[in-house]
Amino acid sequence: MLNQVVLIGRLTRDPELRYTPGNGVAVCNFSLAVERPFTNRQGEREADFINIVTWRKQAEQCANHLGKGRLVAVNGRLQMRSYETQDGQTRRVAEVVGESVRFLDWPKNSNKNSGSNYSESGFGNQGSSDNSGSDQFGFGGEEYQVDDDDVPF
Amino acid sequence: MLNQVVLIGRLTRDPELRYTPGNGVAVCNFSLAVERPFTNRQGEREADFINIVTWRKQAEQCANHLGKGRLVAVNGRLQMRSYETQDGQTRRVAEVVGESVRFLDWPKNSNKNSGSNYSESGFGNQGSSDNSGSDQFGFGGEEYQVDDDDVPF
Amino acid sequence: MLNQVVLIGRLTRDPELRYTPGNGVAVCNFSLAVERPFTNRQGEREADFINIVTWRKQAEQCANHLGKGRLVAVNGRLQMRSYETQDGQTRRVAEVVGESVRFLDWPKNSNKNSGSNYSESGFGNQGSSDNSGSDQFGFGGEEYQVDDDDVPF
Amino acid sequence: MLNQVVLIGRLTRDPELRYTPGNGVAVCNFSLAVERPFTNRQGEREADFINIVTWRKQAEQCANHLGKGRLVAVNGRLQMRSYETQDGQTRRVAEVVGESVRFLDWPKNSNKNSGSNYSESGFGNQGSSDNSGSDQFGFGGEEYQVDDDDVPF
DNA sequence: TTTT
DNA sequence: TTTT
Repeated sequence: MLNQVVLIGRLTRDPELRYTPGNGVAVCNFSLAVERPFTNRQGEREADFINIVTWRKQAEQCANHLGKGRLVAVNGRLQMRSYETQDGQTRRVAEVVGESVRFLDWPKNSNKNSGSNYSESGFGNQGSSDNSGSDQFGFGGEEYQVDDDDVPF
Repeated sequence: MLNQVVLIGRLTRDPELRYTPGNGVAVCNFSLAVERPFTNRQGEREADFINIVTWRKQAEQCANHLGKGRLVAVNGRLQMRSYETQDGQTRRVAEVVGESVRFLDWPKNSNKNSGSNYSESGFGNQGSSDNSGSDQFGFGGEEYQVDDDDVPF
Repeated sequence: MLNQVVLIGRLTRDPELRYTPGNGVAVCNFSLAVERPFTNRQGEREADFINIVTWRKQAEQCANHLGKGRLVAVNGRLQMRSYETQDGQTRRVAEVVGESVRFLDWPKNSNKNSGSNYSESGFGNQGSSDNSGSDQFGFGGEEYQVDDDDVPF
Repeated sequence: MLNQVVLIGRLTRDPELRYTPGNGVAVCNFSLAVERPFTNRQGEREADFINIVTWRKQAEQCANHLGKGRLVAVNGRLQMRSYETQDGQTRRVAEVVGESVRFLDWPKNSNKNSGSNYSESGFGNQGSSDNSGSDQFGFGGEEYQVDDDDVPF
């Protein structure tokens, strides 16, 4: 009935832009490293790596202007999406459908967001997708162990 | 850096209460059916099934007072948790760590939330966990197909 | 840049439905009692009384289906609106512009939400507005003018 | 029952740090300019000016590290606070009680957040408060009294 | 001025 | 696999 998510984090890689085969609707996927609000037992600050998907005009804006390391705020809803593995299994993956993505910093390298050479950024995106199969999204689940190390703060 | 989630939905089954092996910290898991804000191409309203985990006193309150079908509001943060499958693979599963869980309706069957016979409710929870291994949490991902049917509204 | 609010609370009175003078856009105002997550020094649970405004179709749905005491979830954005007092001062008042309003309970009195006799419910709302000048909004406001310029998007 | 706010915006002036008279609890007030997600009829992007209050350690961190123009994300709850005007009227003002405040940029002027000369930054804050009576909060407020009874939990 |  |  209500499903609201707000995240602030950094892109773990360049965004990927694709189009739906039928209607050619733009869809952009990226992963966000969102730091946890506490440190673990070793005093390290961990992060959650959360998949974001945006659609249409916003998808293209993200693909054109964002890159690995950029800081963004995303608000949207949390969704579980099903898909088939190569061997025919059904898997479910969590992702945040980004209704809005705000850019919170600007790249040091100023050839981004210049409005002129997006193709370069586009190349970067496609290049990066060579070694970034969706399998690295890495959500899955068989066994579920309750552990003291999972206790927060 | 910021990670805020608010969900309203109904429990898809009775909550499961466990304790961490070391410190005996209470942890409660349940799954929430959260209806999407639109209908699909067949005019049906789909839902996302989202795993919730709560800790300590709140875990026990949920286990004692909630049951399948109950309506709750959860606010917390979205987390990706890793675990090992039986064959040694690492899987990651999304879950919302519930900082607060508000009860938004009361069961028709008034023997819940009576403050007297929680043990009965406790039995129900334990009984339900017999045939509900954690493997049913089951979100995972290898392949990622872009599809027109995934385009929202 | 980002402005997200989620509230759950009860209507402190029946909603008020009006229309903008120029374009006749429906606008519905009500006030929500939102309990604080803690008790005060006297052990009492206080509430914040927060003004909500919704527009268009949602405004009419709220006016038709809601009444004093009803439990709702509102998500929207926090806005400061200016208005003139009778003696010409400018005042600013906070309100939440409700993008969505979910109904979380149903009235005991089942003649609401029956889908058949909304006109009756409508009468009730209008009747209640007779003695409910906007001054009762309790934020030091005097007159609450509905204006076409306030209609969002 | 539930009251969650997330804002991203820029400080409209330096934060003000004070201490409650009884227990000496630190409290920091500032105002955030939060841009609206649309432009008005004249094509201008307006902003809402929203009062933020934080307590204890976070209050001091804000006072030490933040200044006018800085970009922050605030999450907290929306609260209506009463106060007395000089002529004895009761006024109510909206403010967001910031549970967490994340700093989203760093000042160009690098003598902030250096960890060494916070006293200078402190002077700046006090100096700025000379000409920043609370009346500029723009909600018709006259005097803003810090009170021990307002300290949360 | 306020809801359950 | 799923809630109303």
